[in-house]
Formats: sequence, structure tokens, C-alpha cells
Amino acid sequence: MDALAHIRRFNRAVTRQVGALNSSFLDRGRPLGSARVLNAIGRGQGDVAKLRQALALDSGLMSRLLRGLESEGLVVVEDDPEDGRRRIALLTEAGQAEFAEYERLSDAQAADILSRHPDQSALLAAMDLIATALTRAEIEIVPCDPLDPRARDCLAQYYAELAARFEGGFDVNLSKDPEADDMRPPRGTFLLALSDGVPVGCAALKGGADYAEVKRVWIAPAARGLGLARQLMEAIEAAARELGQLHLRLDTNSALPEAVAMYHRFGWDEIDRFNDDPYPDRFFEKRLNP
Amino acid sequence: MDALAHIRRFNRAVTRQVGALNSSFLDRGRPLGSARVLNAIGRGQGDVAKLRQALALDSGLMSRLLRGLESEGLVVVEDDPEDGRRRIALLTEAGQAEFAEYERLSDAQAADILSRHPDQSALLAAMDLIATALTRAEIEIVPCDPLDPRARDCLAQYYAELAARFEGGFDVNLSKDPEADDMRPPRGTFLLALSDGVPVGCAALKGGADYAEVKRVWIAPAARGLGLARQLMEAIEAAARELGQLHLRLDTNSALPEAVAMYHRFGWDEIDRFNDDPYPDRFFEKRLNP
DNA sequence: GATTATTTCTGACATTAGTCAGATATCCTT
DNA sequence: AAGGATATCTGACTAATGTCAGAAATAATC
Repeated sequence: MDALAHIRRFNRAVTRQVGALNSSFLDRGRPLGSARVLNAIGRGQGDVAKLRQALALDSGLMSRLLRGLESEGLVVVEDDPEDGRRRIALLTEAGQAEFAEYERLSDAQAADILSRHPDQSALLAAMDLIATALTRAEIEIVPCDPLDPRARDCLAQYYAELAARFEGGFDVNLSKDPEADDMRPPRGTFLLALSDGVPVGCAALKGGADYAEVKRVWIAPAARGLGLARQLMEAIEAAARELGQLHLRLDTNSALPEAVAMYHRFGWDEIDRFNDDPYPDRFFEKRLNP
Repeated sequence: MDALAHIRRFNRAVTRQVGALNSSFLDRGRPLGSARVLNAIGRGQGDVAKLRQALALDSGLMSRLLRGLESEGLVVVEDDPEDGRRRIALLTEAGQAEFAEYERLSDAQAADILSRHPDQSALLAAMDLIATALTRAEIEIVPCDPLDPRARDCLAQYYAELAARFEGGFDVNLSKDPEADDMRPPRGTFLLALSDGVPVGCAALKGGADYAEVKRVWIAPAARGLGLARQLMEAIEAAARELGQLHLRLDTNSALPEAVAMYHRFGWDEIDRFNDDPYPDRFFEKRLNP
């Protein structure tokens, strides 16, 4: 069977699905164009110029759609304090509520599909894989508090994976869990890779007196193979330079051969054991140029 | 992380993708409505009434779009010989060429996504899973020649799966491969389950003098758990009645416990070995009421 | 400070999409 | 054969979307 036949089927299936979602959006009594603008603003695209680019709309049309949403009382448009030509759109309270209603419609449709499927986790994994493949160009790496729920979520998946891959399992309490303060500025940092707001990877820099440690490097299964690890490691190194930490170390385990290979590939030197943590058996360091 | 957040991300990713595909369709100088009609006809939806239902179009609009395509010389609309009220749309040669161009655009986009992905087979499997989940209501079961490429494709996957699951592997040459003629009317039949044209399962009825045998029951991994096996078995039984074969038998293997459980569930009785094929070790029969 | 570029907004207009009410021909049922 | 239902088509209309040109304000450049 031709691979393209499968993709055509996928295209048609999602096209119909998107069509169904769009017509359910119409039930809220607003044309699709306005609904799309409202949703884009709700998702944080306030900048009118970016909005126009993201939705590929003519400036005249954009302007009229915003006037329409304003007269509905859902949106206010303010001047950009940094550039008097630009304007910024914000949702009013009513606009927030309306945006939430659109999210609810979309969620209801999603929950319906999910509930009918025999293997929900397989379906979610497939959706993640495809969403990542389609939005890979737009994955962004942002700093984040190590106690943020999104960070905790990544770490939970990271620990679960270690537990599955280490022969004797993995108990985070036996390992030295870094203090959150060591992974926050000014001592260190915690980075998340976000694909359209969903975390698909993380990495931490734990500051120290003699050297800083790279910890918790993890990529979601759906996002592997996209070169995300390199992006994260480069961002970590940039953050380390920023913080004046030029001597980096990390530890890992032979049970994770792709990690070991990766550190070699990224210019890390293998060194002797430098701590007594029970899990790692491979140790690396890298010295950065300022 | 909330499952719905993942689905929202998926929704947004495919919405954007569908939007991009639609605007590439516009490049062919024809409004989207006409393009959708042309594509639906090209995919075999000639019946104007079905076309209207599939695309959810008003009869007036449909009529006008067809007139437009006719005046472009892409489509001819004929009377339905079976029902004078109905009409049937067909692509002219120019229409076929134009349809092929749309397919090419869609394929190019698909190939682009596929080529950028590190694990193409995982991406295809994910697409299959989702397409099946979204179109499960529209899976149709149709008779098909056992030598049709789509049938052969299913059988190849079926044999590969047996080879993986049987301890000593599976060599189709050691098993009694039924003659194609025994799986064609008037002796037997071969059924395919099609989801938007892509085969996602099959089952065969091999006619015989004393009894007919059910063979080659297979469901694609992406389509499992949807109750497709029951649909296929019911269709096989209906075909058997049609052909006057009321005594059915089948053989299977303990290495396929879900198949064994299924036959019990569907009212088959386990019986003694009735052939000397080396692979099966479980044997069933079922007597149908006329 | 003059010139050029950028951003938003408005007006005028064209195209596309969607809706509704008949008209006509045919089919189905009794 | 009559009456009701169905499928398509046409005309008349409305709403939505897309396009273009230019005005006004501000920013960037020289």
C-alpha cells in the first residue's frame, strides 16, 4: 500500500474533522473569521501585526474584524507603548468568557472522540506525535520555575522512564534531588521546550561553587529525533555563560546509550566519577569559552 | 498534563495544516467550494445526492457549483438511468487531469512532512490510528477479488503478523493456500473493510463440498478494538447464507488468544481437528440458519 | 529635518458562500 | 390514476470574505 494513500486518508479525515469543529464554532452566532481572531487573541497573540501574520489576513479585513469584536465588547485595542504605529488587542472579561466557550466546544468534541476509542493513551500518543511533527518549526525554549506544574510534569515522566530503563528501577529519593533554588536564577536555570504551549522536553542547570551541573535532560517520546536535545543543550550552555558558569559537569548512565552518545557528539569529555550518587556510572565535563 | 491540552494542540496543528492545504488548493484558480466538489467526484462520489450529503451543501449551491464545473469542461452531469430524478456527475478527461493535480498538491505537502520526520513508519502508524478513529463510523465492507492488490496487501500484513507471533515463524507455502477461485463467487467470497478507500481488514470464505471455511480474518493494528471483526464475521455469514453454505468451519492457533476468544464469543463451537495443516491447533464450526 | 518605510484604518468594490421559495420532473404508495 | 414525496434546478437575496487604493500617524534612516 502506498504511504501517500494513508496520508491522503489522514488529510481527508482531519479536513472533515476541522470542518465539523468550525461549524460547531459557528453555533456561537459569530462568523468564523471573527471567531478565529478571538481565539488567536485568547491564546496570547495580542500584537495586531503578529495576529495578521498568523492568520494570513489582509490589514483591512483584520481591522474590520477587530472593530466588530470591539463593538461586541469582547476585545479592547490599545496603542503599543513601544511603537506608536502598532496596536495591541486584549480580551475583556466578556471576551475571556467567550474564548473559554470556544475552548469548551473544542474540548467536548475531543473528549467525544477520545471516549469512543478503545485505547486512549495510544490515541493521545499518536496525536502528540503528529502535532509535534506539524509544529516542529515552532518549538520554543523558555525558562521556567523548577516547581512550575509543567516542569513537574516533565520530571515525573523523566523519572518514570528512568525507572523503566534502569535494571534495578529508579527511586528519586535515593538520588540527590537538586534544591529548587539551585535551578533558579541567579544560581542556575530550568528550561522547558514548548510546542504550542505543551511541554515536550526540559533541561536544568544546577549552579555550584566549583562547577555547574546539567541535570534532568529529557525529551518527550513524540518529539525525539527532531534535534530538540541539541537546541536544549545549546540553550543551557548559553544560560551558563550568562550566569558566569563556564565549568559544566553532568552524570548519566550506560543504560541510556543515546544520552552517552549525544554528550560525546556535543563536545563533552568523559571524566572520572565526581560524586557518589548511586545511579550514574558515566561522567562528563565541558569547559565553555566566555 | 491535562489530556485535553494535548488534544487542543493537535486540533490547532491540524487546523493550520488543513488551512495551508486549502490555500494551496486556491492556487489552482478555483474557489474552494468547486475544488471540494471536483475532488469528491474524483474520489468516486458521482451521485449528486450523496455528493450533497457528503459535503453538506444546499441543493441550490450544489447545482450552481456543478454548472460552473461543467462550463469549465471538467465535469459532465448525466441522468441516473435507475431514477430519473437523480443525476450523476462524472469527470471528463480534463476533469481527471485537474483532479490529479489536486492530489499531487496534497501529496507534495504530505511527502514534505513525511520526509522531515525521523521515524516515518511511526508517523504513518499515528496517522492511520487517527484517521481510523475519526472515520470509524464510515468503514464499509465490500467484496473484492482475492487477487486485487488491496487484498494482497492485507494478506501480506497478515502473514507477517503470523510469522511474528508463531514461535517457529510462519511460511505460507507450508500451509494450504486456498485457490483464488474458491474465494470468488459462486464458490466463496473475499471481503475487505475499507476506511475511506484504505483497506483496514479482510476476511475470506472458501467454498467447499461439505462445508465452507472462514480464512484470513485480519484487522489492521490501527483499527483494532472498534468492533470491526464482528462486522466482518457477520458479513461473511451473510455471504455464506447467500451462497447456500450453511455449514462453516475455521481453524486458528492458541498463539492468537484474542481470535480464539472472539470465535467463542461469536457463537462458534470448538471441535476436533478436521485437517492436517501444520499451523492450526484450535478448530471451530458454526451452523447457520437459512 | 526631509525622506522613506511601516502600521493601522477607511471606503469602495468583487467574489464566494449560504439561504429560501418555488418550478419541474420523476418516483412511490395506495 | 391521484396524491404525496424526492431530486434537481433557477431566481432572488443576504452574509461573509477577500482585494485594492489611499489617508493618517509614527518610526527609521540618512
